[in-house]
Amino acid sequence: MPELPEVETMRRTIGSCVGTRIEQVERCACRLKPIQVSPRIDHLRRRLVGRNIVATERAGKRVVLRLDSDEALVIEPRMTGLVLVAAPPDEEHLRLRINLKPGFARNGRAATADRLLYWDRRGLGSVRLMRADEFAAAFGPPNLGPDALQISAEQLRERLRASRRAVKVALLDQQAVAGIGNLYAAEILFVAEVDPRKRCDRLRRVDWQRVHAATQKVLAEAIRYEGSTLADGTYRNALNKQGSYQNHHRVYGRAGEPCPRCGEQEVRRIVQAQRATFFCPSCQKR
DNA sequence: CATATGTCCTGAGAGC
DNA sequence: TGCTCTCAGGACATAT
Repeated sequence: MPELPEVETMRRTIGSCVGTRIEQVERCACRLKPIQVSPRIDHLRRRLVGRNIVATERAGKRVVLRLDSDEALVIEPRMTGLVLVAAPPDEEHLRLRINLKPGFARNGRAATADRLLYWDRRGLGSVRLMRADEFAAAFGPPNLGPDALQISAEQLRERLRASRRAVKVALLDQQAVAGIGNLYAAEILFVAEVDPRKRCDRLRRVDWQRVHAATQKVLAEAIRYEGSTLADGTYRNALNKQGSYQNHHRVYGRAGEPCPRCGEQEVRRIVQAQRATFFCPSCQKR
């Protein structure tokens, strides 16, 4: 489930690995089907060991570690992946261990992390080491749209206004706008008071402005609460600490409960493109 | 070209 | 209790 707020929180909480040197790279032996790692582990190790981590970034829903070799280690958690600098929730789902030598970052700050772990229960995620050209091709236009926190209202409208898809489905399109997933799409449209079933080409300019404003508001809130840890308890930040935005969800996972705005209608759950959508039929009429 | 559907994977929870 | 079935939704492959 990690979407923009969760991945951004992961990125921020691995700050203590910036300025460290990679000492050792190990694929963890576990009974589970191996996750995708590229290049293969021996090549990965050769290109990683001895490199310094110089910065952390986020590319949509991926955590990016910049190295002094000008390569980037790209970690994509998909549904259940975690990037950790602390002890993992359990050992059996640990997929990759990178041991670090602590040091100092360029800004003189202490780099205290002695490990960077990739943990993934379902194993849909991946870890990839990419050269600069590979990175640019994979995450530049047209493969990845502008980040949801950077995009302007007019840009968002331009990129989606001609689409015939339902606006909820279109907001999940990472080529259109990067970072929004199923949970936050529902929250955003509730705040914007826009019907998730409405086709993009039927929305007016003012509706796009509302969707854009709601996007900024919801994502900023969610980052402030360090993301959403749902009932299964999977999501944690890099220090293995739960998020708390789940306590502030307006509609996601709240089918049958009274709408937090009108208090009259119940929150409804429908399915769009094989994914659950939650909304209030009387508040979201735009 | 745009849009829709199927697939990957594991574990939790429902229902019998 | 223990089995089978369904569901969760990231990104990408394939189909329409």
